[in-house]
Amino acid sequence: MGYPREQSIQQATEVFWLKGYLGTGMRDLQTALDKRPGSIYSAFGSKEGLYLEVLNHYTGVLHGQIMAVANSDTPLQQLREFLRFPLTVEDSAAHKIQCLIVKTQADWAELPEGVKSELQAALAHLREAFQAVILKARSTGELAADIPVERAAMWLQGQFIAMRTLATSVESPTSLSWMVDKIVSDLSGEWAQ
Amino acid sequence: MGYPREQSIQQATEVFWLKGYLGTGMRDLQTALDKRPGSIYSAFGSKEGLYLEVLNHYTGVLHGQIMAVANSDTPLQQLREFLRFPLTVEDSAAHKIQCLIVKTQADWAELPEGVKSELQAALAHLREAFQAVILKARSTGELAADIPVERAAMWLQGQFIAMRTLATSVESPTSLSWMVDKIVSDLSGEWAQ
DNA sequence: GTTAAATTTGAGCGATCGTTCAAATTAATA
DNA sequence: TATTAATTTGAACGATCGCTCAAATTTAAC
Repeated sequence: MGYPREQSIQQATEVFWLKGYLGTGMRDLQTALDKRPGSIYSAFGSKEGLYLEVLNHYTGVLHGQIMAVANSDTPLQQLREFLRFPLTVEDSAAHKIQCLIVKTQADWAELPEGVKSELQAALAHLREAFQAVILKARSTGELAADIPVERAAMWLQGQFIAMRTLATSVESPTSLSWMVDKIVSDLSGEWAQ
Repeated sequence: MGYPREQSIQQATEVFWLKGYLGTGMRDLQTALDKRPGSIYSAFGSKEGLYLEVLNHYTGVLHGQIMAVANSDTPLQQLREFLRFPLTVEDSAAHKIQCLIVKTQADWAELPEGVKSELQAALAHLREAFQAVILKARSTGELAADIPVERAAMWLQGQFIAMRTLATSVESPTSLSWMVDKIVSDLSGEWAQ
């Protein structure tokens, strides 16, 4: 293999995150990576192959961030900061507010089969990290012992998606800070049955 | 003007809902409407023009559904059914679970300017309907008098998005029924500050 | 310094994109 | 029924799509 893949993957992430899977053309990627088509194809095989590496890298970073929350001594406190972070990005990076996985998921019917299955796997992988957060918060006593772990993890993932989606459609994302507090508060709320 | 637009808009809605704005080609639409390109262009002007009519129609229907909830005597009760409905669609219509507006929003950077502004307007319009639900529930006493109306409306829209997004990535959407109960429960929960 | 292998280049392939418009068809008018 | 106006048709346009591959260049080995 030739040139450093890591840098290309980061540059490709920028493009896919901004334009989506369908909206990104090979020529966009050629420009962003400053590589000719043959180079990209020899390194990544196809647009799909490059995207899969981008998705994998992205998911790994996000998973790491959530696991850092889970491994903290005060997971609920750290969860607040984790949830608040995307609200503080500058306007020029507004496209980074929305989760890349959710964004790609929106093009579902038109995605290659390999991308579909990896998206599902990525969502499940991140849900495991959210579950680790719930478990840790339960063990530190920040959450009650009887919280339904799997439901809470899925719910938390839903709140993560909701916040990021709303934040992309609002003039000033910072004005959604109150939602972080509500999420953490509702986590200790009712979980009937 | 020529043939009935209403039917074409409904058929186009199906396609855009399944394939997204970028993923839908004029040839997909020609097939779905059983019309040749010239007919579609004479009736709707462009792909964007047709999509805008689809979006407008879709938003109107959804807005009507939410306002029906707001105008009910037991809005929170009706809200439950409204939120639960997308979880019950058969597999063949799975693409209808996700909100068409949110789905299109995901392609943001690549959308024509006219579509972008109409999407923003549609989200704001639906938020008004959610706000009407909050206000009515407050007036019937189902919600406390001190609930922050605008925040609750935005939050409710976020929960709507979260549920529909999660439901599209889960094997059995019905298994998310508990989330409806949690949403209604959290609506009466803490709204600090 | 020579040779061989690995990598990059970029013109260009066939397919598809949104769109156009002269010609054919249908509907309306007298 | 003849004439005109409104509508629909569908071949085709230029642009762009993901991708290929022979040739040029760079790197590695001796």
